[in-house]
Amino acid sequence: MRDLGVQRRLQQSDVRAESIAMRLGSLAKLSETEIALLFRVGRSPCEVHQARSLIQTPADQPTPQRFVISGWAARMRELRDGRRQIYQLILPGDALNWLPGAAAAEIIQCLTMVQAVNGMAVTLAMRDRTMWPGVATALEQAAAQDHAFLFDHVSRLGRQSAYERMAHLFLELHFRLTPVGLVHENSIPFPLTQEAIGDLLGLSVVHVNRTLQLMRRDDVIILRQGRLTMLDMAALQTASEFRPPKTAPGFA
Amino acid sequence: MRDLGVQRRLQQSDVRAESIAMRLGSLAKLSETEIALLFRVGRSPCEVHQARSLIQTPADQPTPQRFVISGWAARMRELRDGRRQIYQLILPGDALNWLPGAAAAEIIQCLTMVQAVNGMAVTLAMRDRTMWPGVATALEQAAAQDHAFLFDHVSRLGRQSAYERMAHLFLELHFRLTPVGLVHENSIPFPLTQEAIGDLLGLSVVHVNRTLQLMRRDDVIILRQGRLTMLDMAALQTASEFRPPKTAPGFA
DNA sequence: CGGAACGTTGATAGCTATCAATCGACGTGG
DNA sequence: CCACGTCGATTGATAGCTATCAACGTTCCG
Repeated sequence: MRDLGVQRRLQQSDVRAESIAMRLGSLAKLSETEIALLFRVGRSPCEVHQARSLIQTPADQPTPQRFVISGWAARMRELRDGRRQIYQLILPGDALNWLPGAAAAEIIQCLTMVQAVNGMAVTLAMRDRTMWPGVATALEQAAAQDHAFLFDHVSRLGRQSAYERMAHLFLELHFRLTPVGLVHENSIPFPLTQEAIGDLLGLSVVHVNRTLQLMRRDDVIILRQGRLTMLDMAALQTASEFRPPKTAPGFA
Repeated sequence: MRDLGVQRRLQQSDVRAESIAMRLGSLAKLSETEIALLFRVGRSPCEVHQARSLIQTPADQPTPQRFVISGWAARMRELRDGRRQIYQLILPGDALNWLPGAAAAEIIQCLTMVQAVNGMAVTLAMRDRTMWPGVATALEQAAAQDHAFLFDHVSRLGRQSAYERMAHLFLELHFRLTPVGLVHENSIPFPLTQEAIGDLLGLSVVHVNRTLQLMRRDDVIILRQGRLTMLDMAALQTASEFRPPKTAPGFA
């Protein structure tokens, strides 16, 4: 039955193959040729990582560029005493291993089963601006957006309350999952455990639980069975001051 | 007398001109030609920003690349109710306006008088790897390091106590000021007000004050007259788990 | 059926924020 | 020369948010 589940997923691979094209297409205008390239990449054989497994990046090798086409992963660091902090969520359509200067203590852990494809072709395309202008621009935009989300993350952790942080996170996820087609009626897949939310937002599991119940009681969200529905986007917005990063189409 | 002070600073401009070369030289091996280039840039006419002034970046223009040769600035965001969060400290030798994807709410404020030079020449050099291999590598390394410090910042804010955060910050500053020659006997210039420390570390001014006094009482630091001396680096290290980012010399 | 992972709840402690007031240093204007 | 305002640092009192500890419920799965 487990196998059957996996099989069903693999049958949907055409849908997931669109992730990269959809994500990058939301960041820059892509030509037909470019879209075709991204689809080809998206349909190429994918590596599968089990939930909870670590995605190792051998320190001294050139890290192969990859794109996630399904599943969630997290970049995190761990302190000696076991405290953990997630820096960044990696969602479908996102690149893996983009960041240079990764510190030794940093690891990537899969939060769900993750499927990723080799993105070498895309990386090469980025280098040839003339041939692939849209792809190059989109990848720059993606990097800029990652950076902006990291800034958001900092101010969330530094200056916002638990309730505000959580509202901010939910809106960020809504924003990021939209271009890859995973948002339906303000409802998104939500595979994060409460412990993962805590590691992301710098809170204890217990407090995450209580804050979630506050939001439920306020009729702001519904969270159950791995799905999060935002009932009151305005309230989330007001509480969190989330502002979508402006993608700069005319970026040089 | 104030004027005389400024004059004295300007006379030292040759020293400050070295900032860029020293910083980049610590990140990659530079040829004589490259060092000469960076010195030339460092001695070019500099723009001066007063303490507390904002460095505006007109949103819709290509932002001119600049390098700080003296003074401290901070990249920060502000919430509606006045809460502020500093993302990043900009120190001598650092680039200004590198980050794409800056959100609208983001501002750069000078914490001291800041002198910056136009870095267009350096930016251009980066694009020609063949001609300026060292400069190109160093700039990539610098970007990677900025990124790593941002990660540090996140885990500081998310998972560390006030004491730990502060120890971590001090070691980061020690590390970053070393290549530009501003560290003497574990003592560094320290122009941050306690309020700025709070905005950086996500703490209230009052608590910053009390934590500093704890560190003084522990004979870990001396902080007075704009200068911070670290008496017990081992204690700071143990408390903060700071680990210097590894610069990868063989980075492709 | 037992175990593991996850979620939930209550009680308690503790870290940090907030409010308010004081102090010293500095620069300004009378 | 002195009064005065501002800024930064400091201190005390108090409140409050969040962590920690412990226990229990639920679901899923071997």
